[in-house]
Amino acid sequence: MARQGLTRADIIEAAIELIEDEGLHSFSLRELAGRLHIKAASLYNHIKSSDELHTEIGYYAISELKKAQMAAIAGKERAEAVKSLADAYYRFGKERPEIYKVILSLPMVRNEAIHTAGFDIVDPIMTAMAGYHLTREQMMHLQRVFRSIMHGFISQEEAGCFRQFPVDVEESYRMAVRGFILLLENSEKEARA
Amino acid sequence: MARQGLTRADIIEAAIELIEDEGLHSFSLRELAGRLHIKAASLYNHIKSSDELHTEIGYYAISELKKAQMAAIAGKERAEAVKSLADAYYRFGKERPEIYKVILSLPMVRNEAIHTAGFDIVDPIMTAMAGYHLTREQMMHLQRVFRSIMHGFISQEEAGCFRQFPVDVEESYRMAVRGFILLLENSEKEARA
DNA sequence: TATTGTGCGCTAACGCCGTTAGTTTGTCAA
DNA sequence: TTGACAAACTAACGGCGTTAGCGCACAATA
Repeated sequence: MARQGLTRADIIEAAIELIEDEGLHSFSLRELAGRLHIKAASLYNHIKSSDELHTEIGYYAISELKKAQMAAIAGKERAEAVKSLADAYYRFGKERPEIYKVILSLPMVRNEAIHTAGFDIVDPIMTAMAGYHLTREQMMHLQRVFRSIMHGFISQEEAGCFRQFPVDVEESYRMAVRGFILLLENSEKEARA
Repeated sequence: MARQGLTRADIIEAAIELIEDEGLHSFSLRELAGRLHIKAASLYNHIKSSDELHTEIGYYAISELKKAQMAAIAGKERAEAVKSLADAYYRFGKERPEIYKVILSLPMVRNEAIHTAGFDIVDPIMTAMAGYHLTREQMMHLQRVFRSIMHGFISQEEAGCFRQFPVDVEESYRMAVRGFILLLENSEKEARA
């Protein structure tokens, strides 16, 4: 095969494309290599392992999500900001489910670099809540609650766990967000007291 | 190898044990066979495929979770019932993380049998909410919200996503549950109106 | 322009994985 | 006692990630 001077960036890009096209579950180094018209073993000239590539794609996914979220909350405050943020999150999960799954499958535990990238996830939420009169500690707890609701909802819908009942999923989603905003308001009252 | 008359139930039981011991991620038919002192191919005398075994373990996991939940809400009402239910859910996720992961990894989409087993998950939640004056439709939405919060929280904690801040995870959990109860009370007011 | 060194892509192979086909063999019932 | 069934076996296939070692194309240098 004529040499084509592939770079590490080319490989990461192709991997993202492959995941978006075929799904994370059927991703393999051999398939990725096939798309690039090289053999699987040749990938190792650019990456250390499948895991490392996976982490790299994780960086990309997190930065994309953060970008969408920051754009969503720009110029907004309080409930409006939180709703927009949630919508951006929800839309990302629905529109790019495979990339979203990459974020979920990141092993936060061991990888310190990914761990700090986690702040990219936290950042927009903290910003959106800034308009509420909350203590810093309350915000730390509340961002966890927000992420739990969003992640839980998206992944259960994606897994098909919402099909028991024929009621509208978007309506359930709105209730979930409303619940979080109620909690924000309630926490604000507590902080004032 | 001397014949030992293994049954399908023996194999499922051993698989559950193996998953609880070694983790879902490192589960394999060859390892399972090893534990039973047979060859991997011999497993196929009892099961149709790895997927089918996986589904079978899923039934077990769901029934275990339901059992814990039903016990938790017995004789309780309203907020007390919901809190107990949440605690049982949370405890299950923390105490049996690998078995909990089996539930999460079930492909609800295709398998109709598992789909109906999903009602085992819904059932305790609906029961716990029975004391609130809600419409049936509200309850269908609210059980989705409850499951989203619980699943989201457990899986993010398990994945190590809550380590950015040094605040107590249990406290975050209590806030999440409080948020859901606020939503229940708020929905009740709406239903009365 | 000729030479040399770097690094990209190759082949071959290893040890895993799930799975199938075909075979032996123990056990229980007729 | 014999026959049938079922439980276990061996051997093999194609997939996976990964490693070692080779050769060739290209770029920089003399």
